[in-house]
Amino acid sequence: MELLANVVLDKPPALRRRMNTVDRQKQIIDGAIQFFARYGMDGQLRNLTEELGITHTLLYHYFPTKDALIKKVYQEVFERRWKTEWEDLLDDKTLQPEAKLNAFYLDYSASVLTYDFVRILIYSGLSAHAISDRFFESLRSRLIPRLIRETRKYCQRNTRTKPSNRELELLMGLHGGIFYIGIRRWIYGQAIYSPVSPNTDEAIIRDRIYSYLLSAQNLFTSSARS
Amino acid sequence: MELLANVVLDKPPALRRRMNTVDRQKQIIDGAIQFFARYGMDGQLRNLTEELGITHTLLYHYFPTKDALIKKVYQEVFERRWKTEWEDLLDDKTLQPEAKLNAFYLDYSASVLTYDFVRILIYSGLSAHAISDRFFESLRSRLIPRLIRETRKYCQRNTRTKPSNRELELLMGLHGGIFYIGIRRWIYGQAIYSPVSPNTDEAIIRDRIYSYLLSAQNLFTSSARS
DNA sequence: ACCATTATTGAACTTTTGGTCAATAAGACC
DNA sequence: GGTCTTATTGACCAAAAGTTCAATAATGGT
Repeated sequence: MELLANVVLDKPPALRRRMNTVDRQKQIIDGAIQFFARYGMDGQLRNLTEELGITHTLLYHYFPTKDALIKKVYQEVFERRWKTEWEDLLDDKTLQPEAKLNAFYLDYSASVLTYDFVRILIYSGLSAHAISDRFFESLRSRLIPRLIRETRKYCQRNTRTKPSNRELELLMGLHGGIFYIGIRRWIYGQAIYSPVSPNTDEAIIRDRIYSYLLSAQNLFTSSARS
Repeated sequence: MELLANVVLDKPPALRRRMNTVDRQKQIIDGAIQFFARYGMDGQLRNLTEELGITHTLLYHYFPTKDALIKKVYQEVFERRWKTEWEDLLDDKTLQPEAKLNAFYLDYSASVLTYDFVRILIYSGLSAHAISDRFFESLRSRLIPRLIRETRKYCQRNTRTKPSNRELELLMGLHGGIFYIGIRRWIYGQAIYSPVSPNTDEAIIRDRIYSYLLSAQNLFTSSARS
């Protein structure tokens, strides 16, 4: 009877018993990421462990407290997800600005516009800024300046002066518009109007970047308006 | 001693006792909106009522259950916040498309880019789409078509054919970029790079709309690229 | 085959938290 | 001032949820 139920239910048969420490820990962390991404950090340990096919007490064998587990989840999601290649890519001297921005945002989107990243970032923002702050700090200090620089190169402007608020805001318009794709998809649960295939955001992002550069050129070159 | 504590603490002296029904109810709802916006719907009633200076049991005199209170909060925040003037404004024949979009998004932002709206919308999206769906449905059926129509007028294109996904996505880029201002401010707790004064988003939004229309014109007119 | 290690569990504890209810007292009306 | 209504409260309840711990049983090494 129980065997039958196991077959009928969705989850894999759960060949539990005595997994080795590092595998079990990894399984717990992966499960916790998915779980907390879905239910928020208020999700109950008993539900998480049920999904994993273990007792909730086993969790305390691997993590001293719920907060420790949550901290680990944050670490895994935020710190491990940052790619240093992004900076290298934006510094690549063989690429034109538009191609560079395209390449960057395509890769960035693939990493960041995921279920667990978007939701955990938002959950953490809602509860305490301190956690996600380091991610944003990297964004602000390592990526934004390079994106502005490339934008200026595209517009054939001086790349050494300090970015104006107006330039920054135009960039944030692009950046936010792209991140909003993730919000629509993973928070609102809405469909994205993909012009090409249902699963690629590539064309959308290319259009946005083109649009961004066009505006930058128009707003920030000699004959700029008001 | 208790009197002294009352004076020293932050909250107002709380001249509680026997408020009339409708005032108390309003006070509770207003407090609940702020409270749930801050802590999410998992916030504890005892904390809410403490902020209000009443016992948590009194809440049950006004609302049969926590869910009933939450439902009321949603109603208040989502349904009451929708302005039918938005549609009228976008249909106004005396205004030019760019002026219309500016006027609309300026007013829309003032209503929507607020602490409680942004946070409660996001909280509700994270937990269950059904709640915020009605708001988005209004957006999709009443506002988006009008915004597309005005965009096309600006580009001097036929306004009667069905919007393409590409057009919709370009608009969502603008829309999302604007909403992202609220996310940065009320969820991430970040500053906005306002070009003019610290407190107005007006200039930012105007730039974005200008940028959007420029791109639309460039992408969707006779000599459009690829 | 046995043993030692330790992954895993069941039972129990404590705090939190939504919810109930009878008792109290503020204010309105006479 | 007395009385009636009902807003307000304190005590209590039950379920939920984080945490502890002693007991159990897989597994790897000998």
